[in-house]
Order: sequence, then structure tokens, then C-alpha cells
Amino acid sequence: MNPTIKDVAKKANVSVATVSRVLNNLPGFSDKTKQKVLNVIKEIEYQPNAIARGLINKRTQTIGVMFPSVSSMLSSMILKGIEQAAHQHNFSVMVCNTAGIRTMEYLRVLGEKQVDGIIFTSEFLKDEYHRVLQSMKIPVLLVLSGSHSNTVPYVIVDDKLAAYQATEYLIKKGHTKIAIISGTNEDLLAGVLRINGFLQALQDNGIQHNDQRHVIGDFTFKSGCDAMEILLQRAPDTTAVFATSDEMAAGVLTVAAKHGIRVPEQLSVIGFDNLKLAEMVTPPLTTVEQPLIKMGEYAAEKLITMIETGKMIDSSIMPHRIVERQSVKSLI
Amino acid sequence: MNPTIKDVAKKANVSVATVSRVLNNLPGFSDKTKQKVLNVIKEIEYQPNAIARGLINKRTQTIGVMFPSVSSMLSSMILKGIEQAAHQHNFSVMVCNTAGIRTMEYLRVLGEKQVDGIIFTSEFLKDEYHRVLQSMKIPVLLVLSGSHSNTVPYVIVDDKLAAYQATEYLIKKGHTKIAIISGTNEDLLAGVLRINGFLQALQDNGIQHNDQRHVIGDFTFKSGCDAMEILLQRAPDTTAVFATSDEMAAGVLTVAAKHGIRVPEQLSVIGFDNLKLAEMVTPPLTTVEQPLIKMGEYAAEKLITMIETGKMIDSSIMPHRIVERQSVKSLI
DNA sequence: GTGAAAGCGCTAACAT
DNA sequence: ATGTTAGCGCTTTCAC
Repeated sequence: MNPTIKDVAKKANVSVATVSRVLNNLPGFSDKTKQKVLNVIKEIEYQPNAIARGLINKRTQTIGVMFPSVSSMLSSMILKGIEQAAHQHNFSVMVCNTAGIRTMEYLRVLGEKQVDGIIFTSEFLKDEYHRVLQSMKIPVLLVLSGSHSNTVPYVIVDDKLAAYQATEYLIKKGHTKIAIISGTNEDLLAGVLRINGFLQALQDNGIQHNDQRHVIGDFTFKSGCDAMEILLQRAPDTTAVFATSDEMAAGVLTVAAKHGIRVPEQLSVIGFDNLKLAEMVTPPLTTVEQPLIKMGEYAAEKLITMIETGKMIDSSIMPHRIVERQSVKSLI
Repeated sequence: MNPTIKDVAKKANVSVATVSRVLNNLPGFSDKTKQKVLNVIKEIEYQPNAIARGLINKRTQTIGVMFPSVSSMLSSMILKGIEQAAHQHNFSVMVCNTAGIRTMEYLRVLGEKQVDGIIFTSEFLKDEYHRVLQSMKIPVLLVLSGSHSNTVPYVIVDDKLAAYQATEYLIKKGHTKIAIISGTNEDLLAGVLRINGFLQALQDNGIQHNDQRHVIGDFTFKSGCDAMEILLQRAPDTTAVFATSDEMAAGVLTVAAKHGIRVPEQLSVIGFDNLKLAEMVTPPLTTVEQPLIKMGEYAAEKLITMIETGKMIDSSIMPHRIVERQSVKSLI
């Protein structure tokens, strides 16, 4: 059996209360007792039991993080940020790969495990989830996602503006035959918002949008490939494509290469996310950066603030920026 | 306050013991009491408190996973497998991003949090770590890593054989001027073993190795780029390169493109890992696959077996295979 | 088949 | 400054 607080109390000839006091730095012990206790702790290699602590404190110092897909490059960046910040504040993180389906089950598990808060990523917070989250009475934060409720704070970038600027970037380089490979309109954030930003930029610059230049994907590489094949059929005179995820942009690159279309000479492409992938493809991808690690850090910090103060915090829009690499050519 | 077992006992007019019995399906209650209890549970939305359970059962149903880098594509694949299997067996997973430095600290945290077992990935298990792990008296499993101890089971691929076969693959395609971009010799697994496999294959096929064709990297994209630049200086007549990670292989591709060297026409390249990245680069990368998700799943299952049975399990070598894509050209 | 009670390892009154 | 004690929410003897 591992030594308990009783063992150190006994060996140090003090009460468990005193040991607890020095352990938690509460007032009420002399320097000599402190030393005595500390020595015993070291000697018998005592480690406090966080489970016992949690039972009484009603705090487990752990947060749960839900991802639809842990293994995506996007998720792992966010996770990195979350983990970093959480650890700094003495919290641990439990990961849940919902695969977009086991969400309710995980919510139950996290509830039973008494996590102090939950971060929800990349998946719209359905009302169904929101309800159980409310009954759990713990803080929740959304990263790269939204909800119908205005009581759940989120951390996102301004998707519409970012898409607007990406499109404008292409326009400023002299492109007018611009295509978009986007998510669906049902996707309330990364879907519609980016489409709208794109459309708006075209309109503001007096460019007529041609629906043949809009293909729907699902943010994955595969869907980017498929979308590009379709685009090549429908609008072969396109000179630039805005793919609303780097993975899809990589698909565009792959299919372009397959068809002997040179990027950026014959076709310009701009992505979205700035994953590590973006600099690994050929040519390196110009893209809209979402500060994913920062967003994760920020989210964890905000969540922990909510946990510790019990107060709501505001949602935040994080800054995006265009990272210029070599996949866009200027026509002028 | 959340309802406790007492609340359901009271409301169902039974003792807490009985509630506990039906909760855990222990013998000793009639069908009617069971129904009564179950109804109350549903009615007041009672959820057992896993923390209280853990305190008494000495089992938290959670495992800790240590990664030197959570955000690497390799780690996230393994994590996906671990998470999947863990969840299936009713375990949760706590992730720890050691960044190769906070390991000892995390070990302490995991100990205090009373995790039931630990999976250690991609980082050699130093004796220092091993000692504290032993004092924790919980099962440990290594994935893609090793230790000096033979009491810690691991899950790996046969790195030497895999490297041998990758090299042989190149040789069979008629290549003789083969370079390797590898990890260091200090890296006891992915480092030396792959180098040795490479060397052995050359030797077995009567090909003289030229040290100018060996450049050291650290498995990252950046190091692959740097290594490729060096290689181009030192041995420009190389016709094929074996990069012992896909990320480094991607670096080779990038630098080759920058120098106008066409792959695979002028230079063949084979990678290692088969990350998603491998099919996203241009040209799609021929590579040695490590079944990362499977390895994660397998590791979690084995660890859980150890936790539940208290018995040691054997180490396992998982099958690798060469995935042929388009980065290698046959010279014959 | 069911209940009373002890206790897991700790913290937090409340005494002294 | 330090000790005693009552729980936190649960499981598990041991009675009945």
C-alpha cells in the first residue's frame, strides 16, 4: 500500500490535520514541524492522493476535451495548446474522440469522472449536448465551433472576414476567375461563413460569381481531390482556387499535379488553417492562418478562469493572418 | 448538489447498500427493488461519482499516455488507437505532452491522480523514469520505444527489418547509389536500427556504402530539408534516398522541387511511417507503413489486460509493410 | 433479500 | 500552533 497522510502523521508525531496544513500551506504550523513533516514525506516518499482530495474538494483539477477526430492535424494543434496551458495551471486533460457520434456517452463519462470543465472542439454544440452540459453545472467552452445558446463562450477566428481577405488577396493579384472549394452550407461556421466571405469579396470587387466555380467538400484531403476533379470539368478556365482548409488545398495540389497543371504558374491556390502540412506540400501553400495552438492555450486558460472564479467569460475572436508562401501567382 | 446514492436510497425506501448492489449488479436484490431503484435513478438523474468509487476501489479506470509531442502526426495516430480501445474497455485517457522534458513532473501528477496504468510513447524509457514507474506499482507499456529493462513490455515494428526491406525495394528497382537520411546513432530504436537495416541490405546485395550518402536528421520536416541540401552537395549523383520518416521524406521532396529535381524521374524517395501526409505530398510517397492506430489500440488493450489481471504480458512486434505510391522509379 | 456500519485518504470545522 | 472529529460518496463486510 502507498503511504497515506496518516503514515506521515504517525511518523512525524503530529496529527493528520497538521500534515494537511503544511501540504496545503495553510496557516497554523511552526517552522520546525514543517521541516519534520517535510522530511518524513521525503523519507517515505509520500504522495497525496488526488482522488481523495477530489472527493472532498469537489475539484479534480482535470478538464475534458472533446474532438470529433483526435488524429486530425487541426485537432492535435489545438490539443497541444490546451494541454500546455492546462498543465501550467495544474490541470490534467482527458481526451475524448467523439468520432462525431459517441458524444452523449462521453459527456456521461466525463460527468461521472467529475471533470471541472469541458472544452468542445470543431463540432457544433447541439442543444441535446447543451442540455446535459447544463445539468452538469460545470463551465464549457467552444473552440472552433458554436452553439444556438449565447451562454456558451467560444474561441474562434472571424471566418467570414478571413475568407473575405483570402479572396481579396487573390483579387489583388489580378485573379477574377476564382473558384472556391468549401464546406457545406449546413456547417454554420467554417461552412457558410467562409462561403459568405468569399462571395462578399467577389461582389465588393465587381466580380460576377459563377456557380460552376463552387464545389462542396468536407475539409478532408480526399474531398479536396474530388472537388478539384469536378472543378476541372466544370470550370477549366479557373485561375485561382480558394480551398477552405489546407487539407483540401493539398488535394487541389495533388490533382493539379496529376493533370500536369503547374501551381502557381497555371493555377493559384490558397488554403485555410496553416497546418504544418501547408509548408510540407509542393509548392508550399499560401494560406490563412488560424492560431490553433494559441487558441487552445487561450481556451484552456479561459476555462480554468471560469472554473476558479465561477464567472462567465466573454467569447473571443482570435486574430488570423495570411501566410504567403508559393502557391499564388500574381497575374499583374 | 448532485444527487448521491443516499438520495436514491431514501427516495426508493431502501438502503444505500441495496442501491449499490443494483448499480454494480451484485447478487442480493429482488426484481421489484431493482425496478424501484432504477426508476428513482432515472427520475432524479442520478450519476455515480467515479471519484468516490475510485477512492474505495483503488481503480480510476483511467490511463495516462505520455508523448514527447502530442501534436506530431505520428503521436496523434497512436493516440487515436489508444483512445479508441481504452474507451471500448471503459477507460479514459489522460494525455501528457512531455515535450521531452517534463516527464518526471508528469509521472508525479499521474501518480497522484491514481491512473491505473501508463503508456509511454516515442521516447526511450530512461532508468530514472523506470524507477519511479516501479515505485508506482502500476503497469507500463512502451509504444515505439524501448528501455534498458526487460520487465517493460513494448509494442513496436521490426525497425531493422523494415529498413532492410525498404532498401532492398530500392535495390530491386535497380538503384545502387542510395542515400539514407536517418536519425542519430544515439537513438536506440528508430535511429540505429534503421541505419543498420539499410547498411545490411546494401552489403547483402554487394553494394558499397559511401558515407557521403548518409546524412543525419531528427525525423522532422525541417531536418529533412536540411539533410537534403547537404546530400545534394556531397553526393549529387544519388538516384534514390531512403528517409527514415515521412516528414523527412517530405523535406526531400520540397528541396528536390526547389532545385528542379523531378521525383521520381530523376530521384526516387522512400519514406517511413505512412502518415496521412504521405499521400498528400507530390508525388504521393512510397513508404514503409507502421500500423500506428493498430499499435495504439493493441497497446491500450494489452495495458488494460495487465491492469485487470495483474499479469505481465509479452512485448509484440507489429507487422509493417511497404506501401507503393509514386515516389520511386524503376531503373530497369 | 436487505440494512447498519466501517472505512477508502483526505480536508475543514471546532476544540484546546 | 496543534489535535480531534466529522464527513465527501461510495463499496463491502457482517448481521439479520
